[in-house]
Amino acid sequence: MNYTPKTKDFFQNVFDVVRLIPKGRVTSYGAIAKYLGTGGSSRMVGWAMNASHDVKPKVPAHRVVNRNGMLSGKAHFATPTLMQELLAKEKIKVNNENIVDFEKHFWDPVKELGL
DNA sequence: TTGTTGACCTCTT
DNA sequence: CAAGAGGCCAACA
Repeated sequence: MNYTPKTKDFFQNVFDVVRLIPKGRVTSYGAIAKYLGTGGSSRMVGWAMNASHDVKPKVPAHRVVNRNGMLSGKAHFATPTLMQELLAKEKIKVNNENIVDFEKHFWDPVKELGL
């Protein structure tokens, strides 16, 4: 798929990928950023998530975590515990701020969707 | 237009 | 081994 960054907003691009994340799976900002082609701009992905609050349909931002599998963005959800609760529904175990077997639930868009 | 910020990632000390 | 600083790109003021 040829992604034309200038054609659509960077956010829309990120939202699309995040919504493509299968249930019970999680990915990292860097993986999405790399899939978009920005690579090192993993921060932009997180920023897009910041706008995901008003975006519809709802974007499963709780499935997106940092490279360490730590719920870094949980503080930006409606409630600090919301992210963990949502992950719990996905059958994803979360120990404090860290996802258990993160690599096991890891979903790489580049690998799944293809680069 | 320029400067700052941002839910990150990686290297260096 | 642990902590700190820098760098990446894009949007917002």
